[in-house]
Amino acid sequence: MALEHAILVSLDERDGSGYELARRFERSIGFFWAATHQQIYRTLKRMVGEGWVVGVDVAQDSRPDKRVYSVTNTGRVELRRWLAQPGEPSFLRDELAVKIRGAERADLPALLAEVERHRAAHAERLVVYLAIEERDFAGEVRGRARHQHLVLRGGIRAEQALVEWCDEVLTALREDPK
Amino acid sequence: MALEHAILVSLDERDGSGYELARRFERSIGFFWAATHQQIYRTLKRMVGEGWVVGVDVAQDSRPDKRVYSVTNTGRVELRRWLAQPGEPSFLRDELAVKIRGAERADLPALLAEVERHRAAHAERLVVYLAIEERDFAGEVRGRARHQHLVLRGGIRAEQALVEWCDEVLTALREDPK
DNA sequence: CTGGGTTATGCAACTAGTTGCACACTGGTG
DNA sequence: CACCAGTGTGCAACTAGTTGCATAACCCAG
Repeated sequence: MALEHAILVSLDERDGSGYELARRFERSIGFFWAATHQQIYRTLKRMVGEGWVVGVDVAQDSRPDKRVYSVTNTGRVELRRWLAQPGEPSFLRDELAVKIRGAERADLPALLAEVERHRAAHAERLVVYLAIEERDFAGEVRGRARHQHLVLRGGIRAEQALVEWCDEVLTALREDPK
Repeated sequence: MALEHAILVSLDERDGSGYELARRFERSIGFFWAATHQQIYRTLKRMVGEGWVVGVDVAQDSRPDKRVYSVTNTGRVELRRWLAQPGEPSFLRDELAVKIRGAERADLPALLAEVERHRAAHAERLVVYLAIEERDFAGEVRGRARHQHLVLRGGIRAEQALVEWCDEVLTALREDPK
């Protein structure tokens, strides 16, 4: 399971509550490893049980109390173990690909509209990623920022590939309506 | 759920048993939508219950009996419904990205080896896909073959992007050992 | 002072996917 | 003839992820 390790990486960078982690996942790590707050709360509890993190209740005024988690030494050992351990190369699992394979049975205009929707979504994400790159990684960066930048580069390349693929599909489906 | 619909697309192209479907998933659709035989058998049962497919027991000599499934009219209606229905754009969920984000805590040579492993795996898949493209889609193709080709094109673009990303990561991590 | 938005945590029930194993039959190899 | 590989179906138990809901405190706007 990698969600636990994604949380370890994030908490190792900075302590945080479940809620804060959920927001970080929405904004940065979640671009490459999505998780809902439900998953995060549940996983944090398990991680406390495993001794990888500890949670401290923090009272806040003008806000509900929160529980801030930090990584223990055991957790850092586990993180290092996992980082050194080989994992499966990812592969894309794309519903749109299945739909294109079924294009014979589809209503062509509707399918074209669907491909266009996906193209727009990927193009939008690409714009977001490029904006983040310009804002946070404009100069030469080193260390942690560099690693974050490399991950973002992966997202940029993936979204670019998807946009180009959608364009290829649109061109092909339009010129060959059969 | 799209596994059901991936099965509908595959069975609509050609009737087959659970075992045959599992092999097709290993070889073509599974490049873009992986499924184990367990998942397929279980899903086929559910699909029979929903009336989307029917199974006929076929005795074979020199082989165990099998149950060959085919799509019903209800199944084709459902397939058409699903094809017209908007779905979520895919995004990559890559363990390697999480590991790179945690590079600070990692043993650098081990992480480099891991990135190289992933690069090799993606390059290998790319070779496989390009070989399939040359073998099956060399000339101009139309209709169903064209749709299959377009899906394969997606796989080629994705693997290319991943190989290039791994190279970028390797270069960056090597020149900046901090 | 009511209603909507944000922060904050959580349960329950569900769907999806993985892993390990079992059974059965056949053909080929040593 | 014993064993392995391939074909074929399946159960049971597990892990992972989703969805809907509940609760509770605060802030601000109308």
